[in-house]
Amino acid sequence: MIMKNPKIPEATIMRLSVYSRFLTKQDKKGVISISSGQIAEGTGGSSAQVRKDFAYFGEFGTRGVGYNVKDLNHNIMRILGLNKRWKVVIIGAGNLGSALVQYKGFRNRAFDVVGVFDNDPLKLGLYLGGLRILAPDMLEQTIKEQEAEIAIIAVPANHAQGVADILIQSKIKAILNFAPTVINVPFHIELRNVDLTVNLEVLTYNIKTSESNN
Amino acid sequence: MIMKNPKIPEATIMRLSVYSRFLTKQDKKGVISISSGQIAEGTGGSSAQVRKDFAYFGEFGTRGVGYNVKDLNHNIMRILGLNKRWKVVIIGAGNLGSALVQYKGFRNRAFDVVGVFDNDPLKLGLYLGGLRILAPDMLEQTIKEQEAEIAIIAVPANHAQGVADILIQSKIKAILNFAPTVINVPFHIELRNVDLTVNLEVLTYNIKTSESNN
DNA sequence: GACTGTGAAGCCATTCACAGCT
DNA sequence: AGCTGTGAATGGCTTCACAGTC
Repeated sequence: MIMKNPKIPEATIMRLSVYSRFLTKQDKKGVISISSGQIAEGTGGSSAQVRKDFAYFGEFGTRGVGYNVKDLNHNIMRILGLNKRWKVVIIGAGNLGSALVQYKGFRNRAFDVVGVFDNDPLKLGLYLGGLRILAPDMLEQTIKEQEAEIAIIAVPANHAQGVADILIQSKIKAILNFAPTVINVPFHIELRNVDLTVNLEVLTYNIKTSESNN
Repeated sequence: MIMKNPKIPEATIMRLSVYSRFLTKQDKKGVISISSGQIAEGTGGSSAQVRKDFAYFGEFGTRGVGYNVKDLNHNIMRILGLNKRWKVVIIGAGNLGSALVQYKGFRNRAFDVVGVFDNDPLKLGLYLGGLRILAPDMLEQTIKEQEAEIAIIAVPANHAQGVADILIQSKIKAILNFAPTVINVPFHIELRNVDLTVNLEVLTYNIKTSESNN
């Protein structure tokens, strides 16, 4: 299949993920064919945007007709790398880490949690989502044995860089960081931050701004 | 104080939140004065970006010198609306909702959780983070009595729109949605989505792409 | 000399509008 | 007639480069 190579906006990748989830739902409902307008309506965008997002990667539809739901979804999932399963380790078994370990949304897509780690001796050996909580000194070995490629950091801010340093040494490929701090990793490791307070603070800014402009 | 009024990029607001957290940390460490370059280094950006972000809102520094840490942080927090405390209700006391109720990072900024709701009869009346879990039919009343302005949705995707509809009726001002689905709200309600699987899927796309371009 | 504040330039993403196909 | 695919136009954000200030 044709893979065009201009720089793809990250926003496009995020939307592809949303389109894919929507298409999976439509497919389950028995929908066979769909238009860019219907995808836009179901995912909160514009039809031109939907078509442009697809256009970066090829031609998936039929002019005058639309897209086959199954085919399109397969294509998007392949683009996103979801035609294989990914092994994930989670560091931090506090409230947030525990929630993430048990989050079913990951399994429903292509992600399997294969290790949970915490430095609290009281938690060691306890089971969480079918996994034993291990000490951080088992992290590198587990990543290598399991061939885990993605790590989720869910530890307090002051421990996040230390955890990241172990992950770097363990040759992890990507990190999803929930700790409310900036962490530094080499350029070849993919890093994304999910910042809970930043999201709330954007909301308060927007409330305040919309209330003063009226 | 002078409030300039051109459209502010949302990315700027998100960075201001990160700057503020960084400045709070520096302030606690006793740092008095700081330059845009030091802020950039501590938050992972460029010094020009830092100065431009501030410039949308006024002049907070002294040429040739830098910024006073305390003053600058106060200014940013006021811009973000964090010079008051905000009351938050959380709907969904599953793993994720429970974690959010107990998340200390919210209190450390300006957010107080004043209500937790779940439709599971087994959970009703249980305490979570010092709050009793209430049934969803108490949601509207609680929001009005407590004057809560922000809601966090942490329920399964198939219940998210129903919860949102109650929130709309309750005149909530902003919603932070963790359910993996698109929800529709009127334009005057601020909405942000935190999508856990989307973030992982951007990572898998990036891993795949960086591995095929070498 | 050091650092801020900012117009201008450059770059990137989205929207438009229409040609191309069924 | 209906819908996709896409070059061109638009709009928005970031970076540059330097004038202004201490």
